[in-house]
Amino acid sequence: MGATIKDIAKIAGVSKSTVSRVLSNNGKYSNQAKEKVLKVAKELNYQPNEIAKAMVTRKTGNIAFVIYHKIKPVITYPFFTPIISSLIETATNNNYGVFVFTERDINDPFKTIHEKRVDGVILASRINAEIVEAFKSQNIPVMLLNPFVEIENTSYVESDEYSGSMDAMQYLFQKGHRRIGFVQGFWKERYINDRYSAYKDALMQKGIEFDENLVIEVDEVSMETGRNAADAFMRLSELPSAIFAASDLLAIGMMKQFKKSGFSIPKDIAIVGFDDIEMASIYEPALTTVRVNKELMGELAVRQLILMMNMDEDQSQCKKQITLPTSLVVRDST
Amino acid sequence: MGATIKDIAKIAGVSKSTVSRVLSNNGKYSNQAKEKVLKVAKELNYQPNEIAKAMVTRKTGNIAFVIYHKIKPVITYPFFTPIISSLIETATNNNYGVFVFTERDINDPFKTIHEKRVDGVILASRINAEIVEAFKSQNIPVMLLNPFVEIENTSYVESDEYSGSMDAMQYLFQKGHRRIGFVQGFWKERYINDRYSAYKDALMQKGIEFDENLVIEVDEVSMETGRNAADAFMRLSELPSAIFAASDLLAIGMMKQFKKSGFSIPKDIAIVGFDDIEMASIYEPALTTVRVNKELMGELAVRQLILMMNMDEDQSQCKKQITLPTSLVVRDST
DNA sequence: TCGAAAAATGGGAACGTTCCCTATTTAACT
DNA sequence: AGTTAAATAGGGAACGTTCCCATTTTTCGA
Repeated sequence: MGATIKDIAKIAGVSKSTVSRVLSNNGKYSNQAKEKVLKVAKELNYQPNEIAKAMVTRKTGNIAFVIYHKIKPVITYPFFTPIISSLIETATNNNYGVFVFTERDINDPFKTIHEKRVDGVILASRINAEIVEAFKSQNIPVMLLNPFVEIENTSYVESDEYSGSMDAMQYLFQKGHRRIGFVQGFWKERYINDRYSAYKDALMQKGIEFDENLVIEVDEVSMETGRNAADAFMRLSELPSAIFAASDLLAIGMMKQFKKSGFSIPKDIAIVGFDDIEMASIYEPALTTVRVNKELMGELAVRQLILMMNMDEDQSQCKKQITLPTSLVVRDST
Repeated sequence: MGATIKDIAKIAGVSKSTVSRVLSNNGKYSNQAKEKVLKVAKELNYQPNEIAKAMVTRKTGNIAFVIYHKIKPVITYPFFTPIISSLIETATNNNYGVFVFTERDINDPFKTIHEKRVDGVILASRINAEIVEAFKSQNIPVMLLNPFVEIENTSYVESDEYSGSMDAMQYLFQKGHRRIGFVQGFWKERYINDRYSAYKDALMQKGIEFDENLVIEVDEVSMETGRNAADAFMRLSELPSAIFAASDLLAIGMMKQFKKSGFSIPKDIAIVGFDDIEMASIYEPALTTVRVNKELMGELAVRQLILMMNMDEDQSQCKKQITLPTSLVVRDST
């Protein structure tokens, strides 16, 4: 099979300690030894065995990304696709491997992850305190990504949903809209619900009375439920002049349904989404939406986790809670 | 830290051999020993160390997926997203972890993968004989997914692009089209180019003369190059009545550009795509396209690889070359 | 040229498993 | 009860590294 340090040592006529020192550039060795070892290593096409290394250093060089989410195949979910992509890219560039787990694929993510002996985990969405504690108690650094609930004393990266939603609402006001609807999924599961709060606060600040008939809750975020939401709005005696959908998938589903029912967007009804998924710019009319920097979220999550993994013990020292700014992208749906 | 077999052995009052036998259910042991061991293991919240296991069994339980492709962040590339998703799902369900590598992220995928000591690899797209041989010579089972070139004596899963393309052409003929354009990317890199062959063969069979003005090559597959292709068609003295785009991204880019230039689809020009990416059904008009079963491709690739990994030595015994059927999905663009 | 300090090297334990081989216990049959 | 076979248990090497510690070699100043 593959050559080992022992093979190199034998051929180069030095001890395996010396070979190890040369190859990992750790400790003292003579130039002569270095040359011999590197030459032989090259000849034998030596590839270090990360498994053996992991055995003694107790670092595998792998991390896990777990999405605790109801949605089906999560990698194809348009909000997560770019996050996972940038996450893997950043990790790979730093010599880390990434395991992606989704709640539904696995009976007990904790068990599986623990067996794989990852050096750290990134947990997304619908996490809770017990899950986080399970990892922390095993001394596995935890980084949260867009957590639905607040967990104290834990690093996270999220986006500023409140201010993004405020921007969306201000923009609609500026366009002259007063009667504005709101749609969102995952109602009860979110302890933090900045999008909804911002919607209500914006109305209040503008002195517009909150009308609960204009607020629709769907139990899943998809284009299908977006269509249903549009139907619900069309059943009202009077349609709102604009709708703020707290997710692009809902927004696009709604646009489809409104168009199908003969309404024109944005003439008859204006739609604003949230997330800025890829489809938002491709669909016609292109969707005005609040852009979340998904690529940066993935990247920062990995960077911060790497920081935490490298400072063994006392990770609390480098706790970091990042809230990324969002930006309103104005397109054709408003 | 975590409890080990040795800890269990000490507390249960048996040898670590016995503990190992009980936990891995391999070899003989008494009921009494079993009970004691399992009880202690539970008490200590024992989690097996897969790293140590990998060290001795020489199986890591991990596989690598490598896309040799020009395109940028490959996980977000709509053709690959569902493939990677189903690949990871299938692997996870079979207790395998998946590392995803893309050519551009990594200087030398072979080196990295080899260091990670995966049990097998799935290689996609623009592979070549040397790459495949590099893995095979290290006794790492190789499974190809949608390979651009033919590699002898190697298992693969692909889709029947020739017959899918034929179906598309037949359908256009049936709709009365005679003057049909063709667009594709990655021209020179494909040794196998069934889509283009089918286009030409279909014309010939129908007795329509091949007109190379109606064939456009783009050097990258994206909506942007699709737009360019549409522009190129519009510069012709006479527009074809239909265009077969060998990729949905190109098709959608073209539709966008045609619409922007005031043409109506399918009234002024009909468009057929290939792949059936998610956007194909969402964009309006919804795209008629040749559906490739991407989910099944990912699943079968993993299943076959697992088969190969489990039969140590003599993998040639279970070589399998799978060509999945495609199906024409008729929507609104034709 | 000698001695001490510095530099380089080597030996071997450790990481947590598995698995082979040997030793012990138990069972079974005369 | 005695012999043998079968069942169970234990000891220890091995997997390929790293890293500590002891030993050897080199360097350099007096």
